[in-house]
Amino acid sequence: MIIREIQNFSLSRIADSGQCFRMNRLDGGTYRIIAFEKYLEAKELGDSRFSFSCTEDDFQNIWTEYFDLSADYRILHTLVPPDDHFLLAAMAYGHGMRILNQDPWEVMVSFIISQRKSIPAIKTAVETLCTNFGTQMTFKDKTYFTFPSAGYIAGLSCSDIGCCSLGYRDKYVTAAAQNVARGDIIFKDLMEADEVAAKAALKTIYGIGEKVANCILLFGLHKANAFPEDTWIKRIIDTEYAGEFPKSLYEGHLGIIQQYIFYYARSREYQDIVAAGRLHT
DNA sequence: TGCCAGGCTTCAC
DNA sequence: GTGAAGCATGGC
Repeated sequence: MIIREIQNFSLSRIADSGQCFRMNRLDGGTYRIIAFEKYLEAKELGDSRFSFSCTEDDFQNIWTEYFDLSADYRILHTLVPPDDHFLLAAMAYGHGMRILNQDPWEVMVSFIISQRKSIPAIKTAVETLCTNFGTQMTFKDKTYFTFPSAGYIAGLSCSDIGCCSLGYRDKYVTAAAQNVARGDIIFKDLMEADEVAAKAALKTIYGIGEKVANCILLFGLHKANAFPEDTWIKRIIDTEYAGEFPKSLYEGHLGIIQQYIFYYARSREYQDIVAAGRLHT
């Protein structure tokens, strides 16, 4: 167990932000994160202090990068025009949001599964996949399952993974696994490639289109400028920005901007504003 | 019970 | 190249 003081960091907002599906709130306000075959419990203690159930080495080598703790998000506030009331409200509402640096294979499968599913349904499907095909591990007295490897999934058929509520996406998951297991897709190479080339490579996989490719770039491949446009983002661009979002203002930071918008757009707070007919613009 | 969900592929045209 | 149809299943 270690204690850290961290500014601009919110476990609850990250957990509820729809970018990761194996971070869950436990009783007592502790969050359980399973990633990179590790199990972590994290808790906000107040005054920007947090506890983490890991060693100093794991915090330095795994979780600092995972939570993107080296990045300074404050610069974003200097980029937003004072009359963009929607984005200013979204950034205030999402204070403490981070873009996680997750395992790209897990991100790939999770967001293939995500298409036309609700976030709770995605979580259920991902967890079922892990329980059935991951490796059972223990952390102290806790049992958990790792995310199954591409090599393992590649050896399964669509009917094998039919127990995971994937629906028509089962064939997409097996196709992706075979691509990665064969070495057609090498994540390390994609991290070093530019965003355009990496996205093009991802989109060659059956079942990965523009939106899922952008999610993989942003959450799995450290491409901070990727801008996934799902139904929520498109709706906001239509209603708050007259169909055109000023991306050029946020060059290099579009990923976190997108995440603030997504998180706020789905919130009760904003839904109430919409219901009352009081858009920000 | 019915509707909707962090979209994609396929097929007309 | 563009637009519409079809898709499996869980959660609310």
